[in-house]
Amino acid sequence: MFELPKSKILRKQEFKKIYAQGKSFACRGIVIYVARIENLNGKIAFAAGKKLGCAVIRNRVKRLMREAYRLNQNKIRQDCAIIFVGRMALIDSKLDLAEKYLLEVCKRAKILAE
RNA sequence: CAGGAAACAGAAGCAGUCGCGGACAAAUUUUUGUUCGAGGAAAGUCCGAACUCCACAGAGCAGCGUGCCGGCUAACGACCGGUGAGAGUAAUCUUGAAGAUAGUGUCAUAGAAAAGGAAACUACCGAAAUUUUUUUCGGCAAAGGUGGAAAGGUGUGGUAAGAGCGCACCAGCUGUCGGGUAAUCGGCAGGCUUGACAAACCUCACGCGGAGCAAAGUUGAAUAGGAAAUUGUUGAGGUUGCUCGCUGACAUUUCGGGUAAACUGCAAAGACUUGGGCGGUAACGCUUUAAGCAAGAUAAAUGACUGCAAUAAACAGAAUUCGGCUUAUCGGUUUCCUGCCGG
Repeated sequence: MFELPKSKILRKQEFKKIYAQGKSFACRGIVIYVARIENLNGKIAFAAGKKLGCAVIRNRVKRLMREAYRLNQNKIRQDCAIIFVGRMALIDSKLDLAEKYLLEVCKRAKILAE
């Protein structure tokens, strides 16, 4: 139950809708945009802006967030679409810290499963 | 032992658990298995090409690039060899190195004078005047002073004092002879001499059409766009900046849809890589003799954790593909040079 196939990742056109309609929540490591839109619920995406640094760093941040989501997805509700955006604090952190940030920000957004 | 330079190869592996992308196969409609899965710079986008479209690409002017000579290459501003210049005791290293006698221009401040051969502040020499002091006229450019640079340099003769004024050597220029494919080098002769800047304009030689894979093509829902023919306006837009030339907007008629997306381009294949043989000082070429090439996404795959001999590290992530250059950086190996100590 730890799989994360590609079909769950958002497409290019769908990003704008989430950014426009979603609500944002933040903590030290991660910002999330949450929206409830038909056909897109349950889908997720990971992003890292150019502020963070070069391509290697942005790749690493996205991989960290994806791994953290993959291991904890059963704790998160599947009836909404989420975009995870990495922040500076995530650059030097290991996996356990990334998981901590992810659960913290999800708790603030109240999308943790009961 | 310390420091410096150059070259070479590498940039992590194995096991377990979870996970991702492509291909193939099975099963069958969603799984299972096998296999492959970032770099030396993938980066910067600084050059050169392939490929695609625009007249398969045209003319003139403008503009841009290159700039010792020869070679090499698909091509190049890259690379190799040589020459000159510069640095160094040397090994060796560096080098944007055409033309200043085609012309125009610039050379601040200082200095008497900063560009055709001119000029004279102090000084030196001669003459005249004058009571010593000094003044005027003439000669000179050796010495001083200014400057990044003062109109060849050093020595000697010469002279009232001086001066290429004469001579010797050196540097440069012109001519000529010889070596070299050439840049250029060496010898001889001549008259004595011509500042620097072309990374100022410019001159000369050679080269350059433009846009780029978000190119371009195919299939294809709606709103609609496209193709062909004819006549006319003298004419939209495009083709590099301009002028030509080319193309043909719009109107009418006829045919009849082609935007979002998807697929192709796009990855097992070619200017390929390594080794052998042959040619060449080398860059490189020939040979087919041997071996090897298998990433291909589109919010974008190659990751996480644990363990194993070290703490696995630095710079850093493919996006149409090649040849170079530049920049970033980890730990090694080899060779050469320098310094110190010992023999």
